[in-house]
Amino acid sequence: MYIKDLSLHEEKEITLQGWAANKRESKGLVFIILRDGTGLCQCVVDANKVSEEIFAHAQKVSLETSLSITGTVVKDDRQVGGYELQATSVTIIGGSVDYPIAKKEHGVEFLMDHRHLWLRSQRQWAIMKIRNRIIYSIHQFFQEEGYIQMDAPLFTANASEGTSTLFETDFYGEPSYLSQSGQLYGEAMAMAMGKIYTFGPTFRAEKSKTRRHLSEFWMIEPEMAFHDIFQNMDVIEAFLRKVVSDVLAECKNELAIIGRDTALLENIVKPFPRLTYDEAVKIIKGEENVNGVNAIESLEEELKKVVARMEEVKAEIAEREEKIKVPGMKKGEIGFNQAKIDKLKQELADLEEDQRNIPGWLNSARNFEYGNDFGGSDETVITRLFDRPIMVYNWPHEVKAFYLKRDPNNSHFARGVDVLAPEGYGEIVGGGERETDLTLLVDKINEHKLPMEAFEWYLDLRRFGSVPHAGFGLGLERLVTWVCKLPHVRESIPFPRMYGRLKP
RNA sequence: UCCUUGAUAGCUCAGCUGGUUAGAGCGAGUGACUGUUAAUCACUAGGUCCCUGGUUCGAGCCCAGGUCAGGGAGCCA
Repeated sequence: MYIKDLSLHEEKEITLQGWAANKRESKGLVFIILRDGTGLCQCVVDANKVSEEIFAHAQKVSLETSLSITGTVVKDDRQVGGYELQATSVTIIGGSVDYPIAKKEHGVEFLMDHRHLWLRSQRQWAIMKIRNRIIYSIHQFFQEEGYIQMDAPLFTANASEGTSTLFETDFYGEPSYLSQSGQLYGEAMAMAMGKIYTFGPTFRAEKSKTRRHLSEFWMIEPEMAFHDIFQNMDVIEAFLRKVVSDVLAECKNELAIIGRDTALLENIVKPFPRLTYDEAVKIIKGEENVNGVNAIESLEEELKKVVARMEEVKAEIAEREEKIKVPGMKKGEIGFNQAKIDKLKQELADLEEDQRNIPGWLNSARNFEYGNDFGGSDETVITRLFDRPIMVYNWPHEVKAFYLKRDPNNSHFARGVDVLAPEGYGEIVGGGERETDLTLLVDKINEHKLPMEAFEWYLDLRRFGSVPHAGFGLGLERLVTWVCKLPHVRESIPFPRMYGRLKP
């Protein structure tokens, strides 16, 4: 019997099994908030209605004690799930002494050190449910569209794109690398099956310490034969629309728990703006406006807002600190103010962080050099102006991967496309149409100083029945992070692996 | 690798210009209270002030080096 099904058993006696998420006590009454992975339910143990022994068990329950509770399901609109259980019996399964995660705010380091327990908390539960829904919808979309799921190897012989640093490992005495992308293998599989997608872990050994990087993350990489870049963009758009719409429809409760304002997510039904690199650069540099808003000016305003808010927060902290000092205030009220002050100080620290960062971003946007790839801050600058994902395509070929097709209309450009999520989240998808011209491809491999013999099999794909084809890679965690509007990718995966974080 | 901020009780933090015995809230323990929603109230316990060295009559505070962590750049999904 699961908490999510309580509504089907009103006024009946049932048994729930789970963990105590919270407990409150008063004389003769114990309230246990039971958590079973499907929801929360308040269980009331009344001394007048159960034996002394059972009541004693209930009193002994501490945070995260596992237990089974039998009782009658009663409708009660005041409660979390709308129902509560009038207990007739309580059995402790496993005790829990000094559970480390208290019912209050904790710092990131502490929470990350206790990730194995942190996952039990409601917010993390909701995020993982949304992650699960996203994964489900991804498979559903591709399966319904006739894609075959195939997997690329994780051990690879070389740094395939030659760009980022990879994790080196030992493969029976030979050096090998953990895969940074299944892309090239995806192309081979698409030539066999038509349309395929891979879904697996990917590894990058960059020592990145930012809110958007992980060392190990999950990537979805579709590859389609007989698709050009524009059809590719159509697929990306339909795909993201389906996934986000499904989350909106199926995860209302979870989105509410994490406090996600879904207004901007609803815009997913509108067409995604498609900008060329040239257009995007003009917007970043402030030479062109978006709906009358200038990127540079809007960021300057943001900085002013940050400073103004800092003053407000400082004033409120000072005011509350004065209030606490005045004698005669009730203990509860002091505690309330203290908690508020703690929260405000955290906000102030975040604002100070913004105050330090924004000028650098402004500088980088103003002095953006045409021909360069976008940096993290440039993505932030441009996506702030849009209310839905945007697609930027036709990039200077020098800054993109060697396998991207040169634009037939202008050989300066490669037919790559990046999808940038709104609300400052930046790149969630990178893809494009693949080069089919054997000569150009060989030139590119030489230009990037990649070992030709490692790519012979890849070149075979052009030698034997080459066709136009395209695909993309979607970073699952970045998608989850944006959909949930998380402050950092590390909360989007059960056990994040990142620079300096290997345990738990 | 570089820039930047930080490390004080189990947790979140305060600690003035270097000055006596380092504080608060939460949590924990004990007690009171019959419907609580981070319950409330009273009491109790709880400290290697990150490490090493230096300056000083005196260092949580100043200086040097290190360790770890947060944020950012580069790189990327």
